[in-house]
Amino acid sequence: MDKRACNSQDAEVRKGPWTLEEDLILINYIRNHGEGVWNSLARSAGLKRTGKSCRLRWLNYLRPDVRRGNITPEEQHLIMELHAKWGNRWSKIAKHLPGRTDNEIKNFWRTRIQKHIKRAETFSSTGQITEHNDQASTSQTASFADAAEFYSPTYPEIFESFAGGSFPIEPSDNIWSMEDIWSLQ
DNA sequence: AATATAGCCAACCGCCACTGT
DNA sequence: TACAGTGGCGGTTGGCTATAT
Repeated sequence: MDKRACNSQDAEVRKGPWTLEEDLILINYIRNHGEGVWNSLARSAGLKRTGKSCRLRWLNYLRPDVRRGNITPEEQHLIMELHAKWGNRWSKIAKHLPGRTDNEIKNFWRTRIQKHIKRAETFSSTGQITEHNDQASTSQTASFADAAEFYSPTYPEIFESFAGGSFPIEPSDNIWSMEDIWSLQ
C-alpha cells in the first residue's frame, strides 16, 4: 500500500502540519460525502495529501466528537487499568474512553506515565527494584484494583500521585479550537 | 536577554489484516 | 489462490513551546 510514492502525482503529496484551509476542505468534504475510501476522498477533495494522512487528521483532530484538553483523573485510572490488562493496545483502550483518540492516549502514556516509571526505576535502582515489562501485555488483570496491584509494587510513586489526585497534568490548548473551526463552517 | 534543555504532541512510517477481483 | 488496494494499528520522529540556566 504505502510502499513508495513513485508516480508523477505522488511527487506533489504534501506532508507536515495541516493548514486551516486544508482542515476546512476536509471537513466540508466529509460533511457532504461522508468518510471512508480515504485515497479517493483525498483526490476528490483536491487535497494534496495521502488518504492515510486525511484519515489520521480527521480521526485524531477534526472529528466533532473528539475531546481535547486534560485527561481527567478518572480517565487516567481507566488508562492504567486497561493498559495493565491489554498492554499497548491503544486503539482498544481508546474505545473505552469516549472522545479520546489512540494517538492521544499513546502520547499521554509515553510522556506522562513512562516518565514516572523511569523516575521510579531510577529512584529505586539502588534498591531492589527488578526489571519490569511496561508493555504488560501478558497481564490478565481486570480491574483498577488489579492494575494497582500490578503496577504499584514496582511504581509506587505513580500510584501515590493518583491517590493524591495530584497527577501532574498540564493544559494543552490548541492554537485554534475545534469550536473555532466548526464555527467557520 | 540569550541560550540550552526538556517536554509535549501532531504527523509520518512501516507493517499487517482484510477485502474485492 | 494470488494479487492489489485499502484501512488500521503501534512505534517513532521532528518541530514547537515552556522552563531552566
